[in-house]
Amino acid sequence: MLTELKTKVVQMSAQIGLKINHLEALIEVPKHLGHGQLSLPVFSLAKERRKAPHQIAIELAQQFTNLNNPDFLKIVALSGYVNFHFRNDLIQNLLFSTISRDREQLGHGNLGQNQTLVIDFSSPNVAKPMHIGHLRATVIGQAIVNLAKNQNFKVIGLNHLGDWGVQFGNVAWAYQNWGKEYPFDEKPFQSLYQLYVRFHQEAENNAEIAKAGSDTFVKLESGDPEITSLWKMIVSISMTEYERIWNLLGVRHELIRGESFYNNRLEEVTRELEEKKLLVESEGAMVVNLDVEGMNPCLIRKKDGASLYATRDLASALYRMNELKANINLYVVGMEQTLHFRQVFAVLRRMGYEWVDQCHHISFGMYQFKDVGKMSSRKGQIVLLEDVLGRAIEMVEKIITEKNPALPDREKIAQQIGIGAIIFNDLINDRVKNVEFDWDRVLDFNGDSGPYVQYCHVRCSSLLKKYDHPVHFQNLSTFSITELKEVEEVELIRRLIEFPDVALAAFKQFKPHFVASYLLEICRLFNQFYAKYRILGEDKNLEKTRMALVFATQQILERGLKILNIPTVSAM
RNA sequence: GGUGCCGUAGCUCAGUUGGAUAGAGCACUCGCCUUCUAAGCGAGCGGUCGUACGUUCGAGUCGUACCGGCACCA
Repeated sequence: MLTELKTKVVQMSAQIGLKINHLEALIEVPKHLGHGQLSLPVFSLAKERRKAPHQIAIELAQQFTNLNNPDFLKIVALSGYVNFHFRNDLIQNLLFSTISRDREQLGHGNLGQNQTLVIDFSSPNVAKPMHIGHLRATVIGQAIVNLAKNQNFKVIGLNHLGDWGVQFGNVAWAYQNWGKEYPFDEKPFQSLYQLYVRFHQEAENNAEIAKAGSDTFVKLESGDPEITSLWKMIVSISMTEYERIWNLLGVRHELIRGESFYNNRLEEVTRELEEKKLLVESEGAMVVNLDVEGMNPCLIRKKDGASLYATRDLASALYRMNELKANINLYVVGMEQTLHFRQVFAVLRRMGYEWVDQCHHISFGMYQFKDVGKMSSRKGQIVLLEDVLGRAIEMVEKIITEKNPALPDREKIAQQIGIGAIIFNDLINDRVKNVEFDWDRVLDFNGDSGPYVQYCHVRCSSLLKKYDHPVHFQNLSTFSITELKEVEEVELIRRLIEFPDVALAAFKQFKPHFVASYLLEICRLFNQFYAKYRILGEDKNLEKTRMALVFATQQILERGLKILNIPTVSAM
């Protein structure tokens, strides 16, 4: 919607013969409402015109004003800017007519038309429980999926399940030897994880056990039927567990392509590297030299012939680009893997694949703990994702008991709010930063939080429910009768029209927190408006128009929460 | 040792291609529920944007060096 406004300014600039490169990019939204809806800094003209910016702004403002464009209240110069004050009713009608027009498509863009985006996210390692660290890969990934769909991409969410490697030999061996001691019938996944932890404990002081695990993995690699069926069982038990948590978080993948999927493709990748004369021997291993790129060599095959992580990711990139026909290929994986992806991408470039520019590592910072220190899944010292979700939901139930004991559907609502709080808490900050994990903060639902946004949405819905005349997309424009003039209203409207631009920017930079902090601001503005003015029961025309604004706010909050994958709540 | 990321209020963080007076939340002090849901609203308190130089009409934002934290590689 901002685009429409900018276009008007660009057109007028043409009328007065103003020529500036990338004019549209230069036009900005001022921080203070008092400076209008749009403004044009003129500093860049100062040199060629040999005049003070202030003087230039005054002259331009006069020229713009002389056009007598009825869309503007005034166009004024202020400290080197030309500030464009649009008429309030114009902005207001732009908002309402856009919402009526776009309806469920509100905020959509068309960047991804006829394009496929493949995204690898939330890919846990089998036999290990998901911990708080997986939360990031999961919720950031799903938010980017939603942002991409919002841009009309065909999205393929990929589960690059960690279902191959020595650890399977370990767990399989542990199962064969100690499996009977654990309650696999009642608690299959917990039992599996306990085996995993026990194996590492015992192997630490017993080289024979470690050796037995590796040997079992060799059997698996050579297709031993007994071990293979054990492996299948381990994977299946784990997937059942993960799916439960993904369901809680509202996450789903389109495809599962675990590490094992690429086993029979590794040979081919290695051959291709050989043919392109990229493979070099180094201390018995085969590597691709990356001196030119300023990195250590990328290991393709170890001394013992075992393939590596990098080889698998080369195969997987080829699969995603060639077979899944990806136009954009994303990896939502922690920051600690940055070097690995830089190496893989560098090798792909060496192989001559220019599409490597369409591959991006969407990295994110890690959780840090004050007291626990570093998590270790081998030792069983972890903050389980499930505990975090569980404690959040519990906390919400407690709050409901205090504040709204009569609330119907409390269990369902407690879950929606608790989950929403956890997701929002993760998405609110720039993903590149580390996050300090603090129970008090995670479970604080006041102020900037998921529940704050959900609550605001509930307020809107509740008003709409109480109102005598149902507001719909179809009749929205007929509700906008009077001009909303209060500062709170004008400011809210001005921010609401930015929604499509925010969603677009968030997609382009793969940064969901743009949307999250935008929603907070919308809520803050709405709550200010709500606290200061009576909405229902004002004179009929004003009431009607304000209800249209309530509807607009509700719709944008709904769309925004949907992008973040946070449930909307019916009451709270 | 090398590379990458981060450093903004007491704490946690926004600050989108460099722009006008650097913004929120938490914590603390004080006000507002017989009136559309107080998980809310208002007021106060709180800053040499890690340090120094540089580029620019203009730097929290860009560059270089250094300091501190985290991570990865050997």
